[in-house]
Amino acid sequence: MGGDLDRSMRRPTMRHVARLANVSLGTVSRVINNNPSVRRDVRERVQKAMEELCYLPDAAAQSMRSLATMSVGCMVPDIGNPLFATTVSMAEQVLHSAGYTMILSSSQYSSEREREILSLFRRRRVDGILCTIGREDDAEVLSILRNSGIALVMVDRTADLDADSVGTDHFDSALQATSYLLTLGHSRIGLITVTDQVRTGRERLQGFMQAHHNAGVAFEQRLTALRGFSAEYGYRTAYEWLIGSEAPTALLAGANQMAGVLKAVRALNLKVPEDISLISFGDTDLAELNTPPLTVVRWSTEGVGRTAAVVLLSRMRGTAGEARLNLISPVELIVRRSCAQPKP
Amino acid sequence: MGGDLDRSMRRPTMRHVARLANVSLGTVSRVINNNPSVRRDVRERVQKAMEELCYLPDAAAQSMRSLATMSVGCMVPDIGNPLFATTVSMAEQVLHSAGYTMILSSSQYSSEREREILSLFRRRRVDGILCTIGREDDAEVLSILRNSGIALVMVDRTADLDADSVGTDHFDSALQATSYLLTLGHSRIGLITVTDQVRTGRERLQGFMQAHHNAGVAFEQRLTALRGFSAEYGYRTAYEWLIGSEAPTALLAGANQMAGVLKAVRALNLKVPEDISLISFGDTDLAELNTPPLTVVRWSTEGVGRTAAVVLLSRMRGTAGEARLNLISPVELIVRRSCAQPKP
DNA sequence: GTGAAAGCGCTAACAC
DNA sequence: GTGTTAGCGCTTTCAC
Repeated sequence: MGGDLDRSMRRPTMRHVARLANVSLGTVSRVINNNPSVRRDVRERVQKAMEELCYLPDAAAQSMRSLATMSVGCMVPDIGNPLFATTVSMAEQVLHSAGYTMILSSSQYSSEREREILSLFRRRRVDGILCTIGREDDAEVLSILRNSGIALVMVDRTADLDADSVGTDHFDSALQATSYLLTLGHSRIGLITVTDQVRTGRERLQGFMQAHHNAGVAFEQRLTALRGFSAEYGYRTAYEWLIGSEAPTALLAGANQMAGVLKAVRALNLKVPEDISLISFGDTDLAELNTPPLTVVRWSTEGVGRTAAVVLLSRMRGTAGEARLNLISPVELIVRRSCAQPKP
Repeated sequence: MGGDLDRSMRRPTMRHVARLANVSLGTVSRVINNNPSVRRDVRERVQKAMEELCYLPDAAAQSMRSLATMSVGCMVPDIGNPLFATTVSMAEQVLHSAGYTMILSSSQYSSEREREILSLFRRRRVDGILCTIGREDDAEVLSILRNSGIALVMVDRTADLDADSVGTDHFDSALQATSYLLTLGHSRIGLITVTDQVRTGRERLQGFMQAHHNAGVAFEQRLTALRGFSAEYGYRTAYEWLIGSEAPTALLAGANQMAGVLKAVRALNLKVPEDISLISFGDTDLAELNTPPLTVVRWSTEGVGRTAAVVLLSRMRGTAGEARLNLISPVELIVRRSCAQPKP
């Protein structure tokens, strides 16, 4: 049995299974696809043959006929970043449970790589795409996304295209954090976050401005830094501000940048919260275990990943309805001990 | 041009390109595959047609004939864990540059999911597999790995199979850290790390024991905890030990578990390093920015990922030679301020 | 240097 | 219920 198989150095195919079980190709196919119109004894014979040969259907051949690859592409700027990693992780779990395979690629914040990755997704004929792009105004990337004809869910981004999106309420996040600091009496607050070419940065800036407006405090343009996503950027910015005159008395920063901010604060031997108040966007072990524990704005990155996957699934299955979904997770200010009134 | 394309609601195929460029299928194929035996003007005509139609070759159809999918499967216990995330991230970059696509799946430390994922990889006919398994003695998983016939690189694991492996010198890691504590005068040192069903845990335990042996100090079995990978486990274990009698005066823990250990230390209001000395396996922002900064054993997770990908590439290309590679990254003890002599 | 044709492993439409 | 057959989009002989 399976004699010619050994010689051909190839994996077993439906043909081998059919021969061994003494049925036709069609019947094997029906068994594979759980078509009910197969007699029970025949089905069992086929299944036995499949096991005996360790047969597994070839995904490429299947998708070639069925026009569905059961795969989704996932593109993020950097999978090494814990925020993206947890989101992707949850999305992958949900998709995997639904039978989908995830193809993952990091763009490293490069527009060229984004285009490359998206064309790869097209070549692979993925059934859906989950993506967080580096810049929301990247015409070329948006155009590819628009014309791909593939189900698409934007994660934590909004752009000028007809796609679902799942994200976080960064506006409220900055609004709450800033208002809290303003209430404490701060009037020189610095904001360090990602570029305003993505929603995350833009909304944080808007929330920041709105809070100032609400409190009737003029915000200082020079104390907004929206040009970098790295800890290094957080360090440089905080350091410069803090050694300058008219230094801020409080700092808001993304979780990533906050690691750098903390280093700068240490380097300058400043005390938190006596000399400087700190709030992080995004909760981390670092924030929770810092001395003192950092006040943060928290949301569920897991929830975002899970929701994004669920939305994509319903879109791929065509059960999502006409209207685009635009889901925003709420955020919560967790007051710990990194904020105090500014020194008089 | 491409008139019938619009109507057929399908992506353009080689056939459309051939028709538009007035050549045969074979010629289009040769252009796609950079076969030099195509006249320059013809090649250019074909390329123009491809652009005009936004043609991209179908990966499934290609791999069906060529028997190479240009994809690699990557299986890790948890992509949400920063240690795995950075490794995977680097590997993905290297593989992507070489033209390979990465299929990613987290097993969540479940043997069943591992089997499922591996069979998925087989169905997808991946050209190579990069994996970190949950237990090195999992007969079923090992058997699948052995019989897959797919190029395989084990990451930070060794098992009874004929595969390349890339990892870290966890033995030396524990040896150095433990010896350092012993030298400071500690004699009740606790070790909290992953299970000894994987190399990481086993080698750390061995290094721990070896250091005790070298110093002529008896190590205490009860102060070794190798049953959990979570911060929660670190917390529970540390808490119990520290409130008990004959509490350890120093603790070694994996980066993951260390977050929990720190919480336990805080909860009990213990001072580091006066009341308890701490060393983490693996450097993190948390360790570096802790008060006081933690002494750690450091290695390059990026390096491991990069190397694993490079080894896999050479294996897939058949340029790796007969002998199995077994690459071990060195580690380095970074002394900061979390260790002191035990109280008399 | 280029075209024609066979077939990779599978599904689905159609016979019986 | 089951078998037969025609492709899915591509690569690769083999002619010319």
